[in-house]
Amino acid sequence: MSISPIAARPYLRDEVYTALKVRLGVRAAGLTAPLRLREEELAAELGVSRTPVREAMRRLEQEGLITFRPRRGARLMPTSLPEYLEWLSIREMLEGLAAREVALNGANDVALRLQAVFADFDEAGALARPAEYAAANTAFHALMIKESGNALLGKTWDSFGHLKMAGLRFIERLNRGSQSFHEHHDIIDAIAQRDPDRAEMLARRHVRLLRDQAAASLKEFDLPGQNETTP
Amino acid sequence: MSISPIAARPYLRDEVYTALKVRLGVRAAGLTAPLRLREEELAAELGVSRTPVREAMRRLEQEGLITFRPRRGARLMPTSLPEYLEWLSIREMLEGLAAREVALNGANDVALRLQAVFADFDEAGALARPAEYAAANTAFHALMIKESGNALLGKTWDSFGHLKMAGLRFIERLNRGSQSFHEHHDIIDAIAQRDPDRAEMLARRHVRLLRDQAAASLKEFDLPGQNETTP
DNA sequence: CTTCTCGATTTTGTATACATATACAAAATT
DNA sequence: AATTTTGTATATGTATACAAAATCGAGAAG
Repeated sequence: MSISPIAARPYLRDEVYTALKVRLGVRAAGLTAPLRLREEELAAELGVSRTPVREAMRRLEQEGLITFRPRRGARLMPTSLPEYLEWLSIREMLEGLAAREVALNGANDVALRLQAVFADFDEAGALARPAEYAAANTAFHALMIKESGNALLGKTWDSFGHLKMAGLRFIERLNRGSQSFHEHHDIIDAIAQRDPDRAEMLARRHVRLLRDQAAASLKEFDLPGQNETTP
Repeated sequence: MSISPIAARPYLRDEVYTALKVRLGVRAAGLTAPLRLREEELAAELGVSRTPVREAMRRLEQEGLITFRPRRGARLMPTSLPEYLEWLSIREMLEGLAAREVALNGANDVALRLQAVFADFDEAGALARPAEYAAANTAFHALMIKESGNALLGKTWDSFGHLKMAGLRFIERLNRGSQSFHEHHDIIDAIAQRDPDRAEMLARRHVRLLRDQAAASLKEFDLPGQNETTP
């Protein structure tokens, strides 16, 4: 396995954490079998000692990206669609909460700022430039979470980073850009009108529709199985 | 020939994690100012080296119990009521999801098992033995989360351990045992009837009422302020 | 009396060393 | 020949060592 070394900067453990998260997160999405991770190997490739690698790995373990078996080291598990669906269930609730809070307590210009995220797109554009639209999509949801004013919600959200990444793979297949476009618009509308119930309902439906389609594709394609649980 | 095995040695980092979580969790609830934590001091008190202490601290950081400032070590922050309210907002959503899922997919006997948790209590008992009732309460919610079938939900739930602990302090004041008693009963009822919408609604309301009362007490008592964010 | 500066001390961040458990394979036993 | 045993290699878990940054206090300056 080859991952390029990182540039030595302020705190190695944080650099290592970020580096591993990105590299391993990407790799997990394309994985079919668990991949063993050797501390020394990772340390050598990143050009650091085992200590910061281990500390970074603890965090990744906590986030669920890797699994530890005592004395046998860490394994990078393939991200399963079932697990991704679990995440979407949770995400439905969290985004519902965020939308509600933004509608209730958001700054005056919050609807405008949300709209600005999609300024470069019309309905056709959302379909024509799926990669860019996906990025805007991510930005939209991140902004919602941030503007909710619930700092703990933001932290919780961030800790699911690897699952968000895993999602990209599945979402690409679904290509529901057009529907998504209207749904976002409706959510922003409800927020502009300061209607928390409606904002929550729409935000939840938005995620639920995505989940339903992802779940449907579970039957169509036969995708990687269950994850191991940390013992 | 059979000689009994010597005590199987667990992993220090896990022992340290548990020990610190309990000790610090308790202390955080009574704290008014940040408490500096020295690695060597903790290591010495627990009789281990700094390494497992550091690894345990990474996990506690991830869970939000302690905050790190680069080169300045860890600090245990007082758990603020505002942060606890944020948690209750999130918890409302997570419990709502759990109740929905249990009503939808729970095992046949799940309502009975939930009821069994409160078997020792009637309405008067809930008021008369608040400590025991609080324990049953915790068990009830944990069982719901577990029975939801969403493993990721369980993990997420567990990672908020310190906030749950912090809650005890506030909840003691509220003493809403009697209302709580009926609310639990209604939730179980909705689950027994396999009514996911109603189960979710009731579970959410249950938490929201608690939150409302906690929020009200924020104005009454003047409680510790905001938490620092991890930089 | 307060504030600022500078150096000694403390403490963290990282690297390395050592102990012990697991993995793998060859040899021995049945 | 199949299975068990045992030896060796390898990787993890923990402890220790060392370097660099932050803290603390004494003394000088205002």
